Amino acid sequence: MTPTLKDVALRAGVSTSAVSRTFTDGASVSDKMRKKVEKAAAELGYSPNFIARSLTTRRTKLIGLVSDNFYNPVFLEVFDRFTRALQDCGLRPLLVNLSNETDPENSVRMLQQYSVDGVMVVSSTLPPEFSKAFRDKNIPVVNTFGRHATSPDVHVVGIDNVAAGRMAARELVSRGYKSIAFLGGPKRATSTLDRLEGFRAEMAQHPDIAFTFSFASAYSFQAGRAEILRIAEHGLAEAYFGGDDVLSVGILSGLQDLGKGVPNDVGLLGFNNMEMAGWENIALTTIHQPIAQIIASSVELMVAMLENPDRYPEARLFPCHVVERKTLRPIQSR
Amino acid sequence: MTPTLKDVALRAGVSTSAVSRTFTDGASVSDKMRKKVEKAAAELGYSPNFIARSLTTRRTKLIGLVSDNFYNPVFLEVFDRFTRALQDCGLRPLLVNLSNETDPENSVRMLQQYSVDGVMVVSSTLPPEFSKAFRDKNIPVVNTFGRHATSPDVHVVGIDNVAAGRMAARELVSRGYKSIAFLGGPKRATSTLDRLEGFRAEMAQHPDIAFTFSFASAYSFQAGRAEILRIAEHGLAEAYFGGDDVLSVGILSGLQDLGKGVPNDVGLLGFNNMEMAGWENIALTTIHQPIAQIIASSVELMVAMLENPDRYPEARLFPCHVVERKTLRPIQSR
DNA sequence: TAAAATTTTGCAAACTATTGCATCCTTATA
DNA sequence: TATAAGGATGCAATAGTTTGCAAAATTTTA
Repeated sequence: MTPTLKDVALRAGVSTSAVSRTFTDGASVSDKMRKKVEKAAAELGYSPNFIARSLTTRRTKLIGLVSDNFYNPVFLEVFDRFTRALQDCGLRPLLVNLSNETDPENSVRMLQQYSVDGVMVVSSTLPPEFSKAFRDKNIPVVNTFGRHATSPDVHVVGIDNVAAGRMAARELVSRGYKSIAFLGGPKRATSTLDRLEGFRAEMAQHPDIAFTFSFASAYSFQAGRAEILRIAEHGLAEAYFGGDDVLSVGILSGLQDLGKGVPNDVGLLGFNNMEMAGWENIALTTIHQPIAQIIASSVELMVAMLENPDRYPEARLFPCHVVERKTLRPIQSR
Repeated sequence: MTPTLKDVALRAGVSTSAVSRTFTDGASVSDKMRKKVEKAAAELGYSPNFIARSLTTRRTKLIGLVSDNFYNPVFLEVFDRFTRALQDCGLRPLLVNLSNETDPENSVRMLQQYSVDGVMVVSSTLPPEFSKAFRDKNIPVVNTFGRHATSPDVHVVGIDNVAAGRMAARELVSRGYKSIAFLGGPKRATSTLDRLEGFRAEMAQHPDIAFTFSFASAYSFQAGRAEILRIAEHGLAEAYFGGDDVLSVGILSGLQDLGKGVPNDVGLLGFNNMEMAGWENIALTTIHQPIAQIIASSVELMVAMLENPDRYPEARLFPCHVVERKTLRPIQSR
């Protein structure tokens, strides 16, 4: 049905090699030949079949985009940016939803069957074995939003969660709150654990300030809300660092139900700076994670790995910053 | 690097056809042969290369998932459900972001180059030419959330927007509001136009009730907020039907700034029933669009088209229903 | 047990492209 | 103008699989 190389060659009265060469850049073809071939191709509406091409070039330009998080609003931005950035490099995202998959084997096999050139593991909750499973099959992999380790086995790009935790604590301290709590995401998420570590380290510098912590059952509105309501039974802290923004909006909602004013009765600091955090009826003060930079860097790294698959693994970490809105009281000068 | 058919054949001491056949179901292979081949394959860690296979079978099992909407929270659910449903049928979504693409040609060519088996156009705002461009190249296409026409050229699954508009008007009327407004999405979106048509038709039945309408510049929080603030300068209606939920949350926020109580001063009805509409601090009364059913049906239809590409086009429309929360006052019995 | 029917197997030709090598054609150099 | 150098072209092999056809092996039937 759709025309092939051969059809074009026939119509132009040239060899198939000639046609192939006019469609692969850097190949040696005379102007006259190119004109002739392009004319025939245009008349037939031909364009080269990437799949067949990949058989000999061993490049499909397919990139597996695997994630287990399809319900956090920041992922809208994540998917948008990833797809565009990949498209701009002539790469195509093959989407893989890991939501109810615990074993890397299946995904690895599947992506191998499609001969993807590389895979981006986009998750802050997936265990590192996932990324390693790809690397072990010699598939280039970058773990975006992954956990930074002192000696990474696998390319990681994201933020330093320990530093982010420290930043959060410092921020709350600077506002003069005298009892401060960490209300993290699920305990199994390494991102939460790392942030807690940093948070705790910073709080250790301030023995005069009461410090407590707990975990919500998920990074979700309902989990945040439920947890703050539970905590309230035993007494609230003066300020909370919420595991992420949707969790924090849940906390906000719980606080509202409890009749607590924010930021005067209780302060709240979120994490991520998702779009809705900036909505006027939410106005969450939060720590911005530089998603645009992280994703741009992730695909740059992927492109570099396609050039040189044996690249020495690195961790690319981007700094966060707090964006001031209305859920934290002003900085107190002592 | 990765083992091929030939490697397995060699190790098992059989022909490549035999190996191929043990991996394609329905093919004729003796038990003994199958055992032998499976053993060799397992030892080498072989699994068939889909790309090479597709060359002869003319089936890639790749489905283009094209959308231009990466910033509406309902699309989280949409992507999650689509990827899972496709995966369950052994199909793979190739994601295409159309956000800054106006010409179908590029997308068609690109997806043709990857020999996708079909494409799902997932959008309520894309012009119908997009879907038709695929059909014209004989690529099976279903337009999810597309516009229903009396004689569709292309398979459409979604809702009847005219009926939804009528339902919205009826709902607001039933609450006894005496001046009612339609505050739609961007005027170029056919979904908005269709809903307006239904809304207006229903309002025509109630000449005693004041009816006005206007359009926000986008389906977004800021657009909704800006529009309601603009309208307020000339006086507010008693109740609004917002183009979609995020628009409606914007309206809600604007109303709040204006010091208007909802639902007592002003009523608000949303559309979509996105997850956050149910959050306690939003509690938006809204019209639920049966996304789960729409998507399940879309991929069922796609699977059917893969069997029979010449299937006569149909429109599959699902009914909506209103979900009661806190932005509309109770039904008034006259 | 022999012939017929059926199932299993392998050969070789696809599928759509790329590419190393050899040949042919140009152009530049002396 | 003859020769060298370089660029353009085509042939044929190759990538990893499937599949129609014929041959071989097995099972059924009489």
